[in-house]
Amino acid sequence: MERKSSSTLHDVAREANVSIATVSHVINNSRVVKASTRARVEEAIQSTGYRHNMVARELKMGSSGLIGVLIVDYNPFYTDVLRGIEKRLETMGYKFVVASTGEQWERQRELIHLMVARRMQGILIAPVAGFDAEYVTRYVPEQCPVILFDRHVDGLPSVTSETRNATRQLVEHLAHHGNRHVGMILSTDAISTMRDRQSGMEEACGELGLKLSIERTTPDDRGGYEATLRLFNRFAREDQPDVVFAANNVMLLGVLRCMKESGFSVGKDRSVVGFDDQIWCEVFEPPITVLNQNAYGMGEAAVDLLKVALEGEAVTSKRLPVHLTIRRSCGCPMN
Amino acid sequence: MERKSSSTLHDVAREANVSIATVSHVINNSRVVKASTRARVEEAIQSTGYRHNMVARELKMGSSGLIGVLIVDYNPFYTDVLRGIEKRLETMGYKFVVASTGEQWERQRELIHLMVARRMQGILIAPVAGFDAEYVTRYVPEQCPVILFDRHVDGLPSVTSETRNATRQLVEHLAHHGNRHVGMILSTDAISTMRDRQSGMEEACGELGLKLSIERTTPDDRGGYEATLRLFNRFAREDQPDVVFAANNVMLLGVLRCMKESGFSVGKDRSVVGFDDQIWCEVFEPPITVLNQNAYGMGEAAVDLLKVALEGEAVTSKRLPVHLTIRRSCGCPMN
DNA sequence: TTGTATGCGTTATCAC
DNA sequence: GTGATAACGCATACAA
Repeated sequence: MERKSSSTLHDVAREANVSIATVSHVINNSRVVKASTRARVEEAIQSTGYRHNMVARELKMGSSGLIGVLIVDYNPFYTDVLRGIEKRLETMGYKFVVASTGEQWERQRELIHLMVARRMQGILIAPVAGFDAEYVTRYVPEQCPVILFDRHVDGLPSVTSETRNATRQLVEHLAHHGNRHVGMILSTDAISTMRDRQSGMEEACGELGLKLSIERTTPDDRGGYEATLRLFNRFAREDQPDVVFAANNVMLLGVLRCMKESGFSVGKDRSVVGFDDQIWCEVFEPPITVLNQNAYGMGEAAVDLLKVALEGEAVTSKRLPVHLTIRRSCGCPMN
Repeated sequence: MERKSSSTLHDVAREANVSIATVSHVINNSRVVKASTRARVEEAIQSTGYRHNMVARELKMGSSGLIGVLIVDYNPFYTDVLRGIEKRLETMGYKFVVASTGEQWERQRELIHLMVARRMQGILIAPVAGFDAEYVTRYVPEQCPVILFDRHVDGLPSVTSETRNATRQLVEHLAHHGNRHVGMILSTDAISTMRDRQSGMEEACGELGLKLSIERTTPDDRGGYEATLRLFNRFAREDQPDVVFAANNVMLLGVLRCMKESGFSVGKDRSVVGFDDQIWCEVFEPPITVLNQNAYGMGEAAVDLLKVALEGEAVTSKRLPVHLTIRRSCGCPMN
């Protein structure tokens, strides 16, 4: 049974002795077909090995039913967002296509081109450092709404986390434990999340009278490790931060590693707090106190905004609350 | 500047006073065009807001340059594989499309249909429980090669991990520490990885004279927790397993949680070993000994096999070595 | 209940 | 150098 290129409606029609219109209609159930001819057609579909060609259909119909999603990396946070997107999109009857851009605007730009070239119905983007909102607005046609998530950029609607409140709660809690000096580890401030986390912390520490020292590094565990070291080396032993706050969960691992090697007991000698909850945070000894974003909900919300945009209505950005999960790494005696 | 649906080659051609053929050629650089007309065309492309339509191009050319990838879930293992796939595909000039199936054959089947309907050039699949290789072979046209990864199924080429050797090394190591009884936590044996991990362990324990007790559960951390409990309850205190081996990294977390709540000191009272390395495994106290698959390499290898298949040559399945990473949770005094 | 014919936006084969 | 024009595989308005 040799078939070079997949057979077409024509082949099926010829085989079944009907017109291609009829074949098309039995496939799409788009008009009444006599049972006997339908049977003949279905038989022919089998015997010719016909496979529906969505790309032809797409061209004809002018729409793909596909949503493009651009994430920065396949890290646990974004994959949780993805799950939320997937779930919500499913109920809308859309499929989606993911691609990761790394923290590179050039690559993200290329992928945006690809998405519009493939006539996606909408694009969900986690914008990278250097993201040019004006360019994107100009480039992407209006019928293809763009919704940002995780990070906000002026000029486009987005769904992001509201860090301020939770950070305030956290700092109150830390102050309550008697902490006086927080060391904060951030990556580049070309990303809105990092700026927000920083300003939230500055505000809270300012109001509550805690000293704040900031250290910037690469957003990986090695960066977390080295930044912690620098944070401690900047001060005499008695002036060192008593709590280290890592602005993402992978730098957090580096902080923890550094604590371990430096012989500090987390939760006793020094407090540690992270951003984004992972399963291991709970199992760790001591369990890690974290500022927890609603990643799954962010995915859902992004799709909800997209839906609004697709219906032609005006969309407004959304901020999701961040939850403070207190465990023991912050120095809490028990929980 | 209103444009309803994106403009086409025709619009550009009209605007530039040339034929659509010329426009097509300047876009694709597919034949020599006088500099002045090229300039006029490029100008027109700008002014009409033309965006290349890949779906039309695809229909005409009969190929999409897209590879479909079906993973079970967006867990750390599969996302590592994804990174390998992405990297390798990039050098081949292909883009790819990911979708997750959950452990549901129905869903996987649907997505396979979707992939062929969208005329993917090839499909990379992590087959789920219930995967019907015969069906897939019959359904997917020959021009669209299918390569399995992570799990093998008779009848289709795959790239999987070779567990036997590393397991043997592990058991030797454990026996060396004086362990006599290993408790193994597995999920369903409808998946080849679980069967392989089991048979590898049975073989090694048999040869080295260790007792083996198996407990099956759901592949999440709660499953790991409950299975550990059952594993201990099955025996009188003195006959309980002295080492618990979790067949994946998320069940491992459950095991660890159970150890903690039961008051067992990992690495002293009981040994714990996991499958698949994660960053946290190293930072954990004690650091976790694991059997470490080469996830990234698996992605690369899958693409390599695909490449061979795409070139029309016969492909043979590949098995990647698994590496035993000894840390301290297995009871090693130091490392 | 079924068939004919047109066009979706390209690329490619001719011809000029 | 450039321009007509025929497919690609499908959905559908219009006929019959």
